[in-house]
Amino acid sequence: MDPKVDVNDASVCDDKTEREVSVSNNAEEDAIMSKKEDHNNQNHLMTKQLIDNGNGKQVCPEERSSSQQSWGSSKSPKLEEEEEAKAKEQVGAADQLPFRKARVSVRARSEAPLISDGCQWRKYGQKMAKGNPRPRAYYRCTMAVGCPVRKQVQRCADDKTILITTYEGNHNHPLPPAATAMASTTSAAAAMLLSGSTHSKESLTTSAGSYFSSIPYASMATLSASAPFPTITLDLTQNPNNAMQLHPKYFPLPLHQSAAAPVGGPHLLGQPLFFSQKLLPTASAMPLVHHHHHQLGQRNNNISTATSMVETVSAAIASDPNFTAALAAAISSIIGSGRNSNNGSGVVSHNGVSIFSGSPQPPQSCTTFSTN
DNA sequence: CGCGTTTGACCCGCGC
DNA sequence: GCGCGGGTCAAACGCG
Repeated sequence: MDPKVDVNDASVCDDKTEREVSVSNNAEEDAIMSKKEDHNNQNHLMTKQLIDNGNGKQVCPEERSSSQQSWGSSKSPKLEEEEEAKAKEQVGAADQLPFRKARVSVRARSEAPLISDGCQWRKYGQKMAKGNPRPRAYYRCTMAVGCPVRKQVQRCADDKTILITTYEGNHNHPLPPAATAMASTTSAAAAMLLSGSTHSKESLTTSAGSYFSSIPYASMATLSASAPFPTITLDLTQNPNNAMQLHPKYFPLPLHQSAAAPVGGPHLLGQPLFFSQKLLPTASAMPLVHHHHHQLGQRNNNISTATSMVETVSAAIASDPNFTAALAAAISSIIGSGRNSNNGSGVVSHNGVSIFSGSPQPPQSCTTFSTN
């Protein structure tokens, strides 16, 4: 399999990469999970990796449940019910929420196919995608036993130099600084997407705004209506400079990584925490945005501003059936405004910490990525 | 010996 | 109802 080679090549990380982040929110993961559940039921006996592993592996049974939650969802087999319930507790109510999952895709232009976000990933599959000569690789986060986060790595069919990494799920464990940064970025995208597609825009939106402020590397955001789910794409491939910023080494954001995600916490959402505790206060920079123009700045930390931006987007969405386009435009504007989040002339609001608190549904997609 | 990766098969959803 | 495509699982293999 030649194709796989490409994906595998990813193991080699490229320091310089441009990235594009796209988020898609879909509530249909059920399907995916459903089959999995079936699988588990039938094969649970054989799942040496997940269950049997007591001896050698770190993976635990819970992993299954977790994954279901993030990626999939509500459907649960009888066997997993209990476990699932537990997992739910960990993951949060996200499953039950209208939008249970968000997908974040990061597009990086680099020869090195692998992106290391500071997290550890285990490859669990590879498949040839139709229309793309390059194979798609599937990875699962192994930093934590029950971490449901998964990612897909694939080369752009059109441009092989572009590596597309899609993250799904929330990390249920603390992430490294670098990872945190990315997580916030993707979270922002996810939140935004979610906010746009769901009712509780206010909270999410706000978050989204903040998030974006933390996405310095994003040069462009796009919402793709063509996709099965709404997809927001932040195209970084256009700005070589961004690549540098993206790299952990060059991260402009002073993220502290702390306990971004309380593993044992009640809510276990990594994103909100990262975002609120670190990004907002730290470096965020949210400039003022004109609702009318959909433009957002990234340099100011002001949440209000962020909100404005969000509002702009929301307004656009609400008023325009083609919210996708509007959103894309808004995001692009925002991102395009600036990539540096450091030094924002704006005032930082500590309140940002609870941005998500207000929202009934936490963002589910917490992802991190980085190209090496 | 253990861990991670590889590869084929299986399952499910969606579209025709 | 059938077929296509996508995604995950699971056993085996290879490497450290």
